[in-house]
Amino acid sequence: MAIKSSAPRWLSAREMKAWRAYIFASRRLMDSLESDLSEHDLSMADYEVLAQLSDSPERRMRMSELAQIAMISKSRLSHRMKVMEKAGWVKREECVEDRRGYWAVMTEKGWKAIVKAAPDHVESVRTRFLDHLSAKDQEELAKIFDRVEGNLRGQYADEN
Amino acid sequence: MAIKSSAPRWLSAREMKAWRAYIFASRRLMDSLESDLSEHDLSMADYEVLAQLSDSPERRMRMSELAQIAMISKSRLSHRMKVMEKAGWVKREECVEDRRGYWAVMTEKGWKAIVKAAPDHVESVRTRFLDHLSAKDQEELAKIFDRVEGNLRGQYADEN
DNA sequence: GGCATTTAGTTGAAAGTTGAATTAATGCGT
DNA sequence: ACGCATTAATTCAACTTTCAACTAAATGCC
Repeated sequence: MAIKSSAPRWLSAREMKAWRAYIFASRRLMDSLESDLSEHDLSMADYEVLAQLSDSPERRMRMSELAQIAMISKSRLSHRMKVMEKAGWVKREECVEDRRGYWAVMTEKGWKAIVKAAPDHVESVRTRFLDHLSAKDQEELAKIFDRVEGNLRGQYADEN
Repeated sequence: MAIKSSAPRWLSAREMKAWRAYIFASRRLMDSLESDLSEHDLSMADYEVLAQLSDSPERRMRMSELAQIAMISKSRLSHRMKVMEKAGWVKREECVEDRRGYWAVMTEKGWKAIVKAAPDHVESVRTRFLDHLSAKDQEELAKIFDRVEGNLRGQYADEN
């Protein structure tokens, strides 16, 4: 895909430090958030799915849109939905307007589950991450990662 | 584990912005790095394993140490080693000093594989991430994430 | 209307990951 | 030197994710 350029531009010490700090902290951070969330029998991905559903109108969303917004593949969402359906947190309803489609609908039980998990998760995000950032840090982080994501969005054609 | 505190401290707008920017950009970033690396038939985790091996003395490391430094479970490393061994990139050698143990040893072929992959991976880290950060951004990021990791290391007992 | 193409979503098999159980060797205390 | 707890590493079974193939409905086009 990319044309191989001649001499690789290796990372400077400064770049290396930034990259390694970011990647190692992030892996550890994600691991601990996952582990915290697992006490509610949720993965981060499942949480994201439920969270997105929970603040959609009617707590329902089309499968494809949900997959896209939760940044998981359609196939993965299908499989997870099957599991979460078994757990009674969501159900699927046929879509009248487009009969190929389905609505992913959050149940009352699912709502209760996320309402229960959310405060702990937020607390976890705090104690693991946010509480260690100053207000200025937070602003800089937001700026930096918004920029990074903007660029990625441009570079990386969304296929799903 | 944690004692449930009374009222959840929800995220302020600033905190929310930082958190969401970070998490969404990170997911996209990791996806694109993985996807770039996959052209060399490597995942980030496998790359990390090989990279760590490649700059150990003799290009060999004990399984447990390798697992720890690459931040994957021993079980997972065992499985990956089996696959990478089949690919001819590594082999395992019995350890004389401690006969419960094994050395993970990088082969010449493995060395060639990572030497080939590294420039592309570095380029990928650049174009996806580092090139969009100013020198100052890089320094701040390093500082922030070093701090975050330090705290995590303290909080989260390493079990593996 | 009729035919090709695209889109929504699911499925099944293969590959990857996890966590607990297992095997075997080491080390420590008395 | 004995027994017991610990450590190194693998294995098994359950679960999750991916990838490609599939079904069925919608759309576009002439």
